[in-house]
Amino acid sequence: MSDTTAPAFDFQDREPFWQNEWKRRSTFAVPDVPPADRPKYYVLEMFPYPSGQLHVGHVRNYTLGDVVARYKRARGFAVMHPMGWDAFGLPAENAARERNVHPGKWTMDNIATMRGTLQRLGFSLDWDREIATCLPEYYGKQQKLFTDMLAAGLVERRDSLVNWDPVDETVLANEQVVDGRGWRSGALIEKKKLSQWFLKITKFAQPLLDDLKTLDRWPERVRTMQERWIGRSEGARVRFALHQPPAGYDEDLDSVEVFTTRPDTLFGLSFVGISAEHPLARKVAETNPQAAAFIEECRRLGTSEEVIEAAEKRGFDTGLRVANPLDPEKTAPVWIANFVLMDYGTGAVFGCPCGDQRDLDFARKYDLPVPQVLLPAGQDAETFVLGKKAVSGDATLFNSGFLDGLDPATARKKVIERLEGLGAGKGVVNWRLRDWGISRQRYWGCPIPVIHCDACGPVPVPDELLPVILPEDVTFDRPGNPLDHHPTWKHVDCPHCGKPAVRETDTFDTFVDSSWYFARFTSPHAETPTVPAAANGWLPVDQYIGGIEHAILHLLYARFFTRAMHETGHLDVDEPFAGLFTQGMVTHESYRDDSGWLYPEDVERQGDQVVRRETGTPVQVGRSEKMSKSKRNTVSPVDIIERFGADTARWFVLSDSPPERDMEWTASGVAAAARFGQRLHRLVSAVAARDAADSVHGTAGDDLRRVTHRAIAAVGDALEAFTPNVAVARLHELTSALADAERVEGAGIAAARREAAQVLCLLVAPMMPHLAEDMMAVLEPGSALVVERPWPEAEEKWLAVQSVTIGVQILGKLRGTIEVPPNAPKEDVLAAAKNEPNVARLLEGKRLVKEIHVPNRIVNFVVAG
RNA sequence: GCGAGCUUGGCGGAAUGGUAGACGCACGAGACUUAAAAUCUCGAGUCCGCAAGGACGUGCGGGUUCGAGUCCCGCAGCUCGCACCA
Repeated sequence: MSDTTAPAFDFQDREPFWQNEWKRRSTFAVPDVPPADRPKYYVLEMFPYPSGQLHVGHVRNYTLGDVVARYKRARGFAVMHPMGWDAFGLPAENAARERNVHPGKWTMDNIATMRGTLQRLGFSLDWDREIATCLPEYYGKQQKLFTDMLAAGLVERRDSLVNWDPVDETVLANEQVVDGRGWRSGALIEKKKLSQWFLKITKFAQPLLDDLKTLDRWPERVRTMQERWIGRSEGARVRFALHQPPAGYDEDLDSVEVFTTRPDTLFGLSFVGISAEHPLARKVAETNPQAAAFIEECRRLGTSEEVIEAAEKRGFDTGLRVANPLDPEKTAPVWIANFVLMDYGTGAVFGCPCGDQRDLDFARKYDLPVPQVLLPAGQDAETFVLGKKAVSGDATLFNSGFLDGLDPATARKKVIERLEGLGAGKGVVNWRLRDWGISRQRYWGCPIPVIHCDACGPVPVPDELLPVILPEDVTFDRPGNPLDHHPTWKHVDCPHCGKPAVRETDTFDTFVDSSWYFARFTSPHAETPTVPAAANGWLPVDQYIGGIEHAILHLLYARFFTRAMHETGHLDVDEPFAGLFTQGMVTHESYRDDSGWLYPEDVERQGDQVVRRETGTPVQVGRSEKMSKSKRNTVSPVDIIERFGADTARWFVLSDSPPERDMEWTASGVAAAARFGQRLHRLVSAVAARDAADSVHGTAGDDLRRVTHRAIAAVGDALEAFTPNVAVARLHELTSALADAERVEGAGIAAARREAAQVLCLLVAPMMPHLAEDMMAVLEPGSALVVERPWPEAEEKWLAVQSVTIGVQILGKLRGTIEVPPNAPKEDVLAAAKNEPNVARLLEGKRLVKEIHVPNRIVNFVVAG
């Protein structure tokens, strides 16, 4: 760019300048305990994994948070707005294996790079609170939380079948298995028996469910997803004794326990279905090769997507029979069924075809009896025949002995009473939620602070020996856990008896790290995990912002952890996040030609066509979709900042789309944002140069003052409503009004222009903070920084309008508009409306039935004839 | 299958039950310029009309209302989540 077209705002120079000013003044620092003189506001964005580069999704996320933080700050809140790094995890180990770089170095280098980008974006963060979960100052405190939870009975060690990811060579939580595959590796998951640590999240199942109702500033769908994930269902456990059990079927194997939500239909028993992994199924397989083959087949197909897709119900008759506990004369067969899950309920179901579609399909397929026990409302017991559809909706019990004539809800209670009396079952609440297995056979994570002693068993590492530091000298030359291979690290003396013992070499699931960081931010340097006065003062987070992908796992774990920390005395709140906002993705068009996918910077628009920059050859444009490396439809924030500046990037991501929706990244949108910033700076600079600072108000400025004060109100409303796109639109309007006012002359216009310019500085500041400071410095040299000024107040006087334009409708159709003074008397407005030429013309010869007048809004004439 | 959400110009989107399409992008015309860029001004839902004006118009079909993008009922399409949950 030549000198003659030099930009009004030189972001290369000025943005770092203002960032330095804020830093020099510690503008964004807040004390550990919130100050008493102001209300507190805690804004938090989900902290990033240090993958190497910030991506535009981060820019959107953190810009949204920064707008909230800066706005609330200007509104007089003490704003906590911290940033940190979710720094443990697999990619660092993969980098170590692939590139021979230590995970710690790789991670810290990435953090340095990404921190630089965040700082270059000018976010109002308290950098003194920065934490990285991979540093002992953080994970050591996490170890303390763990040993406290262990002491409080919130942790358990269990042998359990775990989801084993054969590629990553680690255990995964149920939540991390997606369609039978590892969420990260995509490998088919195997079942393996290991001794594992579990956090007893199920202990809090009821409060975690109940308190969802209190989270009224969370998106409905997130609450629904959590509710379903927790999965409370009321029913009964019923024990079916084997009818004439064969020899060897004793102790636990002489009966089958099922879970059912429909004990009322027990007289409709057709079969008992057990999982292929059920102990009884294994027992049968010992002597029955066909059963063994069927089980093997189920296991092979068990979790793959195709099976769920096809959903074919298949079974194998074991030849065993069970007696109905309510009527021991009646027996039913036991089938191994591929649709019965071992890890839900008891791994066994009782089949009642009459009341359950799946059971009906199964019974029909294998020609099992279909006892009819549910009579749909309006049907006659004599004539009712069950077709292909199981009974649903209103019904009463029949053919069910003592339950005949009852509705299902009443019958359930009666059956449970009877079963409990017989000792054959009891009413229970069953949860879908499992305890949280947190052991991972990984190096780059927080060591689990336990020592295993042959004599004493697992011994928690005592406080004075914490933190257990991750050794640095490890090798990645073979699969499995490097901690396990380390020559010396794991060999220690038992803290109890002093005999040689070994350390636990498993590390925590990284979701543990992110389950309490919001609390640590309130006292990031404390010797204890939290300082209760700080944590209780700042928590809950008032506004949490992040992607929807964490709707279940992270948010549920964090809610659990907060309760567990409450129980162990580290804080006394239960819900960590009072307000949750899930922002949409950033998308981009994709481009390809014969050579493959092309990066956005390799193509350019020529008229209606998109062509390859180097060759001018046409390029196919794909729909806008989530940015991905494979489609090369990515944009680098660093690149954007270098070319257009931080404020342009910030303004653009806020401009068009409402934040909860996906937004499309476009080059023209970025250019427009850059243009607006320059235009605004030019306008304000022109005001500073032309209009004297001591100008006085006068009537020539009234119109502009009205626009200015309405903008103050509208931008405030938009930011309160979390719709920065609307705030942006209002700011465009005020800017255009100021531009129009350049042509106005007369007493007072200068003062009005100065006021508008000043207000523009204050109102754009949450979005474009550097530009705002720079404009203010030009407009009012030597005065307070924008960031130290309060949000402007709209004056009522200027919100009132001089005249209002009222639409005049006839039968609800707009026929004209009239200008009247605000709050004009009804008679005057109606008279003016009737005088409007077009309205008068259309009213002629019509009979007026009704006149509707909504003050300052609309007039509607209802006519006939 | 269950659940949540979405559907408004060429595009992103705005709109406490009250003048649909604010604001921006793209587009067109003009000004400035030797020219281009930048900047500025103006225009624009569709159709009919020179115009005044009119008809139609927020996925589709109904309803409530003086008045519906907005509320209610039904349907379709798309997106996301869960999914053999007993």
